[in-house]
Amino acid sequence: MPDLNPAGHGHLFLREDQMRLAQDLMFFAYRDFTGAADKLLDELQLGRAHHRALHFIGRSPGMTVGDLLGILRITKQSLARVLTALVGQGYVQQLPGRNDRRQRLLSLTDAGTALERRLFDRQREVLMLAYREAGGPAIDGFRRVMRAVMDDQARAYLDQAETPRK
Amino acid sequence: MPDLNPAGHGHLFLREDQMRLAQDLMFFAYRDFTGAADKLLDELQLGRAHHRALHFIGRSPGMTVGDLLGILRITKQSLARVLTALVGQGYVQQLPGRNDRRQRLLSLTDAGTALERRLFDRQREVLMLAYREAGGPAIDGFRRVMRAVMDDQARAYLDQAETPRK
DNA sequence: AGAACAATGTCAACAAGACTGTCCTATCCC
DNA sequence: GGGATAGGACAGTCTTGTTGACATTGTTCT
Repeated sequence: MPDLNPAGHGHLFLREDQMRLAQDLMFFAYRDFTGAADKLLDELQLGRAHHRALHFIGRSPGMTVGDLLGILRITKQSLARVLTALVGQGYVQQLPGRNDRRQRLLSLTDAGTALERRLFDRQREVLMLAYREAGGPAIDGFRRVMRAVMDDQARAYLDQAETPRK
Repeated sequence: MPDLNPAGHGHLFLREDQMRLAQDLMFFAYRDFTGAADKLLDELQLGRAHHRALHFIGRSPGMTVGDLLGILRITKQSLARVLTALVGQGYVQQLPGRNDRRQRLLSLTDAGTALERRLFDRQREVLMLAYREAGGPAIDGFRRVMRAVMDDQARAYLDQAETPRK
């Protein structure tokens, strides 16, 4: 364990140092976690944007394009490019909404489900080792902090996504 | 202990669900944490790449260009664009190495230090609230998991960066 | 029925930030 | 002297984000 108060500057120094450490952690952990799927994505000529779309569509099948835009916080055009590719390659399907037929409800095809699983497995491998190494109690802390960093809208999404489909 | 059937039921399902939740957490927390500095960056016509460079140079003054490349894991050319801008705008200075004069040792100017602090303060605000909300014990768990997700090289960097300057 | 609004798609153009590959200079080390 | 290393520079490409304008279809309100 590093010396927590090396210069004797009191708790303000400690806090600042902790905050800078957290910046490092965010950068490296995000880089290596997302990077776990990159090799496979490259082989398939897909990018991280495609992976993100696959992930969230798989997580909430039947979501609308507008829902996905709200989650990803990108523009319609950015999403359109990605979605067009995924639909064209048979990973995602669009069905007209039952109540509102303007909507195109998004879901994964069988091929899409299979692909998402392969990508997921790469990341799961990394995470499973990390969880094992960090220990059970750490996982809860990890979740609490990560959740607290997110904005309200993202938290609301999590609350809804974690609940079994209605 | 490899998973026998990832789509099966019982506790394996719970684990899978936890893993998918972690994907969500990574995405949203990273988005909102890094996003905290975006408004200021936009005003200054800088991007996240500039912020990352400022952060790591500030963290290890006197580092070489090669060190920074190894941390960011981008190409020399990608870094050159960012570094040229930062040097040109007076945020970063390059000094020839004492031992090896081929090296250009990077450090922040006073203006660079001030800018980095302003950016840091935005993120610190977010993180401080999150830490307060998540509670003290959670912070340790957060750090453990994040660290365990990173690759060995990143961990080695952290170990060295956390130690008081040599 | 008709107007207004909403969900989505599309076109064109642009920018940031990554990439590749090649070549160059200065310096260090044997 | 010669090879390896640190760094810079040029030229072109790709992905993924951006803006703004406009089209289509469907819903809702009066």
